[in-house]
Amino acid sequence: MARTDDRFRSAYNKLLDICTQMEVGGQLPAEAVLADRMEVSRTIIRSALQRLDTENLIQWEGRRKTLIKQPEARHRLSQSESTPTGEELEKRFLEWILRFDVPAGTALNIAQLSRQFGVPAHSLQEFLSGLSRFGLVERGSKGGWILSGFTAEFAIELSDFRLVLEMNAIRHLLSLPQDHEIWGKLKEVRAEHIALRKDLKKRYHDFSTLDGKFHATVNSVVKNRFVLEAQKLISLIFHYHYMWDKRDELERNAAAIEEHLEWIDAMLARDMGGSEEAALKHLRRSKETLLASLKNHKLA
Amino acid sequence: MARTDDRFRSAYNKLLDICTQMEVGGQLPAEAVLADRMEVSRTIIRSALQRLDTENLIQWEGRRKTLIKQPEARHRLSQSESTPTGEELEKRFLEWILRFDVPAGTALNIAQLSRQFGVPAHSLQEFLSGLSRFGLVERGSKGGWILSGFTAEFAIELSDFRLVLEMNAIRHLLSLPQDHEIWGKLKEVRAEHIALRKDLKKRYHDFSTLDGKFHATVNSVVKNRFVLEAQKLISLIFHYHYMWDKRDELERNAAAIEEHLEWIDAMLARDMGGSEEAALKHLRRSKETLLASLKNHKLA
DNA sequence: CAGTTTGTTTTTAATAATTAAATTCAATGT
DNA sequence: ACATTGAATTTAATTATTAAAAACAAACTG
Repeated sequence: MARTDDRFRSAYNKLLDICTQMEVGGQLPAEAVLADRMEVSRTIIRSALQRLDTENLIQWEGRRKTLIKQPEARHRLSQSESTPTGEELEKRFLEWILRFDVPAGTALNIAQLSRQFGVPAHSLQEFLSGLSRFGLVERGSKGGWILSGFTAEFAIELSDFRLVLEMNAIRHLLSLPQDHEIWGKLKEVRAEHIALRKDLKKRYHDFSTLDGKFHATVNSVVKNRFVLEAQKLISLIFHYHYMWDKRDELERNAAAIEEHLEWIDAMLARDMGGSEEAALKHLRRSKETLLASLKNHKLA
Repeated sequence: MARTDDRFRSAYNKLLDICTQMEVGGQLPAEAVLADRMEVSRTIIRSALQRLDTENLIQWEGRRKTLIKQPEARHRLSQSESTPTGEELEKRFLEWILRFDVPAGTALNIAQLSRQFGVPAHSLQEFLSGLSRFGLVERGSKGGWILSGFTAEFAIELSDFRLVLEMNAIRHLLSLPQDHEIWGKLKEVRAEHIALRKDLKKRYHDFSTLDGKFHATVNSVVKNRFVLEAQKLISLIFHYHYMWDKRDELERNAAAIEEHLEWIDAMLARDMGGSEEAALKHLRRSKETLLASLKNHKLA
């Protein structure tokens, strides 16, 4: 019970490594030095030393920590595999919602989900609490969580929000000087589009990634934590939809490549009006596609 | 230990109320009916009935629940005061940061803060997790929370983000038809500005609220959960800064009123260029004021 | 006997207890 | 005098426990 001793185990094993690189009879460094080196507290070092002592690997008297014999493989402590990171959880959660088309209003069962995703219930709660800022989930009146999206409304508002952010990015981008790195990046992305277009019939699956890269490039000129955070959610959702909506994939991607190229060329020509127009055209179509895919999913 | 029985206590007291309105010898309604009426589960009703039975207030045999005698004041259970709501917590937390000028990089002590704010440590964690989406706090590498704003950088990015959102709101607003309610609202806010200007020397403190109202009105035309959520944070922070930065308050507010009026008039005249220009002017000055107030605070 | 109402069991979720780890401070040895 | 250790205190992650909800089955009533 109580918290895991993962930290202790990892430190103990590292300490074994240090012992292996020493001669029998040598002295281990001071507690504080060890603690500093492996980035844990002295408390943890002391417990590890104690254990080394009871295992008769070292003799510990005051500040003398003498190595008695080399540790063997059997002395190593097994480590529990690490829990998925926050980003990993985010991905899996969105995947679950989008792929299995969980309807809006579904009550989320913390215990069950935490088992399903293999994370402690606690961190799942924290995660949901974060998502509630984006209105994807809500707290129920008497405890519990309710999935309030992914509805058509959510998709519309997300797309509109994306439109606002990207239009802003364009205005920023076009005001940048000739020698800014963005122009080189844009030309690079343009080349990738053309390469993909040539070979589209074989590689049309690759467009999803390229689409993400293009939008990320455009938005990279806006250095703003709020925009960035929003962008992360947006690109995740659009990315997954590209991945799973298989209807007319080739045609859709071919059209999107043309739209991207038109947009890129307008930007490279420093044509503000043209860029905005091309962007608007692409983003509107993107929104329609997202909505259509939602409706299609619902009917299936 | 384990969860509180607040729910039970409140239900039991309500049940006493129901008993008081009955005659001795009368029958209480069915469990499910009671549960439904006071919006709790039947489980809780049954425990309450059991307690009424052992207190000899009712006689409970199967579906007969006969009132034996009227409950007295001493039968009521004391209730623990309710914990502050999420919004309350948000306000108090921001107030704490801004008012006491907590420096960026401060390690937040969950236990201490939860005592200070009088909320369970658990809900504080959830709250912080939500804020981390906005980059105001961050998880430390080995557990714990770190306050990563409120820095000048944060203020700049927040202001820039605000600029993007409000410019978008203006474009929306100006495309609305003549008979939309927004025009009436704008005229109303305009009148309030003029009234305040006339009496500014006495009432200049009231500007903070009016400023919030004006910006909320402009943004109300954008129906988008992401924008709304961001707006909530933005207005909170700007609101508190107006409240606490007392330097040149009268002059600042007088200038801001003029800027607002210029902006409002341009919008009422359906003048897109003028509106954008006026908005830009006001928002830029607002940003400078926020930054200056931060620097001033730092030196103090 | 059909539909309530109650009794019981199972599941879920909130909180307190528990323990690992970090931090702090005093004491000790070199 | 300084570095190092020993012990005590504080903090935070997780589990165990309990309240509440939900689901199910039996029993009663008209």
